[in-house]
Amino acid sequence: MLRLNRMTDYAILVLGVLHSRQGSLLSSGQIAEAAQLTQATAAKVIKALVAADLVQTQRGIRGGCQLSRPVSRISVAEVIEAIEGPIALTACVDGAEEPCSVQQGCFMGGNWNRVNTALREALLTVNLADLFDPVTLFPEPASAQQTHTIT
Amino acid sequence: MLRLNRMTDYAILVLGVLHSRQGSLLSSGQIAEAAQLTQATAAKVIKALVAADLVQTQRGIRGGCQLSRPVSRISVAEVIEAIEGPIALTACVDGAEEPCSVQQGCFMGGNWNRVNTALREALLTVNLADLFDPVTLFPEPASAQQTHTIT
DNA sequence: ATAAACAAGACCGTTATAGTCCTGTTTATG
DNA sequence: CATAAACAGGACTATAACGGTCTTGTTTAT
Repeated sequence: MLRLNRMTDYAILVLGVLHSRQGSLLSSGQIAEAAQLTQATAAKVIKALVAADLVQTQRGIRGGCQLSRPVSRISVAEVIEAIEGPIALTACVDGAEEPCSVQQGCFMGGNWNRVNTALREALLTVNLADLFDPVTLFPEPASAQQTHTIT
Repeated sequence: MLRLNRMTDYAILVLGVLHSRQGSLLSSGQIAEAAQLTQATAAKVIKALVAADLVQTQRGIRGGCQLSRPVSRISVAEVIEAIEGPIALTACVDGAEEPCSVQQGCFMGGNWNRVNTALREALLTVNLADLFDPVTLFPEPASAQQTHTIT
């Protein structure tokens, strides 16, 4: 179904949390709570985001994460690639590790590349600020009390 | 990695074969041979293409398949949807079976839909005629003899 | 010295995919 | 009318990918 991994979904959530509490260092536990994930899962996602330099961390007690850049400068494509690796619709696309087995004389003639880059560019033009709905963005819990009545 | 299913890849191959031998009814066995698939796998792919009305079949001895329309009027999106079902990047996209669990007050505010339709439209504009390379399209084997020297 | 936090990777259960097989049904042809 | 070649439509299984957890280590403020 050409669907994103659930992990990528989580990554967007995590970035949304970080965006909504900009300025403060948030621990993976705090992020997990806000995003309704376990700490372990949140940490895994954050790891990938750090590796892709979308998030910066500070170690040690009092450590935590913050966005490397404002969400208006983070594209959906970057998030996808951070979690799932390069966007490559087929195996015979530029940058693919294993080359297409019918390379020579393939009747595609590398046209997949065109489709692929078109897709990638479409995703590059959408940034997270476009994606987040400012109205319902995280409700900034007055206390840490949130109504977790979702079953 | 946001990759197509292998089956979708096969479907493109099969359609390429049918295109290169336009006018004749090809059995699934013939198609399989040309596309270097097993007959069973080719038949499975063809089944889905028939269901999506991209391919028409005739039953009985002397039966076979042919394209329902010229490849210039078949989009990549149609092929993907024929094999993988509707294009839906996330679970909370229009037409998704199971609605997003945080529906009310989700900070996405349904913006995924915009991304999704943009993507879908990009894929709708690419038709198979664009994708196939006319030069190296299937080499029309003079006899059924083909050089299968690919390891 | 300690505890809170990130870092990095190993590990396993679940799910989805790919591929095969089996049992029909249709239909030219001898 | 019997037969064989073809499609129709599932059921089934092995493999691979994914999601999620756990463990062990490193950093650093107090």
